[in-house]
Amino acid sequence: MRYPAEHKEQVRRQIVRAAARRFRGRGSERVPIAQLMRDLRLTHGGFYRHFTGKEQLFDEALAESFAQVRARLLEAVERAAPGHELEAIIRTYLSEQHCANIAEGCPVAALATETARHRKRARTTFDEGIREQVAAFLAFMPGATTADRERMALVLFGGMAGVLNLARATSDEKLRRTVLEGGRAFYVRALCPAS
Amino acid sequence: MRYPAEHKEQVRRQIVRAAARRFRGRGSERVPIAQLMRDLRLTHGGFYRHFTGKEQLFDEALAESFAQVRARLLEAVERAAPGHELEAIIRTYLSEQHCANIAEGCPVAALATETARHRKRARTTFDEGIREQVAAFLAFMPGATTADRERMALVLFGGMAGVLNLARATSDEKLRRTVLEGGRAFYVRALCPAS
DNA sequence: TGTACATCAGTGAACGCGCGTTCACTGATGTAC
DNA sequence: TGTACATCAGTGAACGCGCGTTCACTGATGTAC
Repeated sequence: MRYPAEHKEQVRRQIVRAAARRFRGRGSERVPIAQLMRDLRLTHGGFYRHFTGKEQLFDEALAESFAQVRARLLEAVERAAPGHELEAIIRTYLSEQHCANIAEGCPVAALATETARHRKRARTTFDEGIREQVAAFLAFMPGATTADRERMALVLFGGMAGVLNLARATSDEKLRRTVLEGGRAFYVRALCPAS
Repeated sequence: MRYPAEHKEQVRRQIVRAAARRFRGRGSERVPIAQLMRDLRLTHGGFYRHFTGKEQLFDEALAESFAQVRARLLEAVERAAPGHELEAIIRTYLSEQHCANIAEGCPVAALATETARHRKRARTTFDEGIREQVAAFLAFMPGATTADRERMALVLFGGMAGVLNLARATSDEKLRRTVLEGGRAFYVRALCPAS
């Protein structure tokens, strides 16, 4: 059947958004195309009208994930009291909420290992995502020069992603809370002079 | 055929060591049992004389990986000038060498995401690995109380693992170096008062 | 000392399942005339 | 305005492959007698 003009683009967006959630949540190798499509009330065959293959979907899901997290952190910045923007970024990123919701969380935490290992093509997408993230929050970073602030943003986002992964991997509730709290306290103290 | 007394234990150790390398290098889902065994001049059937399944092997490979990295970092501490132990730990962990050798590197960086997602059983092994790592390097951490030093160790190892993963995922050489150098500089400055 | 039997690490064919991708087909709508 | 044809998102059977696990079997060595 032929579909209305914008229909195809909408379906495509749905697939990317669903994939972005699932890939982060389970890892892309645990997300079969057929099931992804089935849950969107479609069949697997149609997938290839939208994408050349799973590789391409991973790419786009990765970019989508970066955009979502950036938007979420920018909201936190909006809500923050003036001068406390960086603290808001840290507390939002290392929140219990973010820790518990890997499927909607930062791709540096959820997808970096996979990207590094298998997804040759996605690595440039990853670069771009990181650069945009750094650019978006550069203004709130400490440092004398732009280069200093860029470096600080890279180390902060990389470091927080690692703390998050460590917290997620433990089975001990208390240890998990200690890691998150410790991370928040450390990064706030190290980077937020006023707080 | 029947084999000499210690033979079985030796083969088992070989399998665990090989798995520890490969699981970190490619992710456990990309390492078929049959190929692992073939490369050890064995066949896949024999695997089940040593392990109940892949899950158990993952467990033991994870523990082995923790032990290897701890040993490597303790060597770095041995070589360090007195008072510069923590700096040696940081510089070794965030070295180009470690970054380039994921297969022999830290499991917090290479296996935390997978452990968090799929390996329910391995999460307690992960806990134990982390606790041992914290205990082994507690003496070199800054902090007034033991709890403070423990928290610092957790945040440091989690953070460094994240920085390492970020560096590994980029395809841009320069960005990778910036991340590693930035990480070293940041953690040394934040934690090593004397340096 | 010699012989019959038990043991068990290792072998390799086979099973069952999951999954990415292909492809001939469908059928509602748009377009040409 | 009406009719024939083209388009193409979506369908679902089928293909091919990889892989974890099982199982009947092998055969060298240890053990019982």
